[in-house]
Amino acid sequence: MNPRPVDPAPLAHDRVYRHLRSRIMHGDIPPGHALTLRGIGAEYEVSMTPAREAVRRLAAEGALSMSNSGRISTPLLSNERIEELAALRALIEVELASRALPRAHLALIERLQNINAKVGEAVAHRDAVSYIRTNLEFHRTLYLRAQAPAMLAMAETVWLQLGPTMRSLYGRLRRTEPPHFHKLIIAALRAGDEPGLRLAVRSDVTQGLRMLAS
Amino acid sequence: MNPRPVDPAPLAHDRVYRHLRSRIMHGDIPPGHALTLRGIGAEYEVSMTPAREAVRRLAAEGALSMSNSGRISTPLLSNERIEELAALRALIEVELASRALPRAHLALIERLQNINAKVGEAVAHRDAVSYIRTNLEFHRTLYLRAQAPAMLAMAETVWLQLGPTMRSLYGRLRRTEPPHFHKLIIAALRAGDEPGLRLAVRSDVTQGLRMLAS
DNA sequence: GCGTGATTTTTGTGATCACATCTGCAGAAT
DNA sequence: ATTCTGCAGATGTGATCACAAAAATCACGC
Repeated sequence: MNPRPVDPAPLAHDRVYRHLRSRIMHGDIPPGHALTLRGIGAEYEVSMTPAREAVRRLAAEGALSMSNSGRISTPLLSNERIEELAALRALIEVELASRALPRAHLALIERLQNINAKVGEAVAHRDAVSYIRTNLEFHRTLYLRAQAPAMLAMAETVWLQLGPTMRSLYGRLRRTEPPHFHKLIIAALRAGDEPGLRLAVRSDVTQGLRMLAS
Repeated sequence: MNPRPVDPAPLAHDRVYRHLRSRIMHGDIPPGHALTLRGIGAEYEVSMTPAREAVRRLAAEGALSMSNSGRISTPLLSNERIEELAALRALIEVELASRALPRAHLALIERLQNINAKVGEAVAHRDAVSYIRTNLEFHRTLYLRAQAPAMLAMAETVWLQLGPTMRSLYGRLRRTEPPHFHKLIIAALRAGDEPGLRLAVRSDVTQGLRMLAS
């Protein structure tokens, strides 16, 4: 029995996929930005084949869109599409939070508060990418307790589709204080208040929509 | 202006993807069934490349699962995973039905009744694949009226993941009468009864779960 | 200056190949 | 009878190439 059985040989297409996925989800790439297979291949020092597989996978998840002729770009979302995705976030994430509530102990709540402090720092520094990253980390940390991997995957797919657009939206953000609804979420978790938790999550998730109306 | 401007050159990988997707969604392939790239390529008379892209795309949607070594098979779902997917169906499809309700006119309701008659025939003939196909057609026809493509795509992704398993579940079906809840859905649409519609859709979508308890 | 058409470049698609590794099975050792 | 070993076939991965279509560029004429 080898303690390090073998390097599982990190696959090239998976490495490209994961890195691109992270960049897109966190708003590193603006909406409508064009990509090419050869460009991706050059950036990651691989041939077109793994680049194609990574792109195909991301396109299937809605993280990238392909034109009729196969050209690759991050999606430009219409307001209707954004409203739909926000509604999906509300539906799925409220359910995830509700399922996590009975398993949310003190250690988890403290972790959430620590993460929320980092969210506050990102807001103070006007750092959109850090804000998106820590904000999603806050939500994911809570939802992991729901023990519902299929639902969490669905929620992450929605985050992925909103990634490039979120950066544009949060770029206009003028606030300097950390998100109010996160405090409500933490308070509801402490109190074991399920209706309050559902309302707080729904409000937090859909608040970004109001920036669209402007 | 050419009435048939040009054959959009049907791409091989897309043709393979669509056909496989349809087969999986409708339960044509049993759970745990193994596939190979060369086998798919031979079946569709293409090389491994388009077969790989189609498989990669289906795997990203959860329609296929890949082992650590890259082997391809339809997923074997645990009971917990099935419960999650059924809960997702309930969440998303109740919302879709609710959004479709104000736009559901008489012509749509008649179409639904016609489709439901076909569902009844499939049940009478004990034809699991036809049953799944017409049942999904019933739901999709209703949800198309919601004008919410992102939500519908999510719902279809869940159907896809449940496809192989649904066949096994419905294979044990002993009923001979058409689904009761479909009639409730149609009645609620006629009456403009939103709470009734939501309950009927939720019941229809989660009824299959009870077969798991057995 | 400004279209406008030809040409050049870029880009995705699909086929083919070499390669490493995994799987399955037969045969041998215990 | 069971488990281990080794081998042969099968399988996914990634690189490379040819090709067609799309996009960008350029040159020419008005």
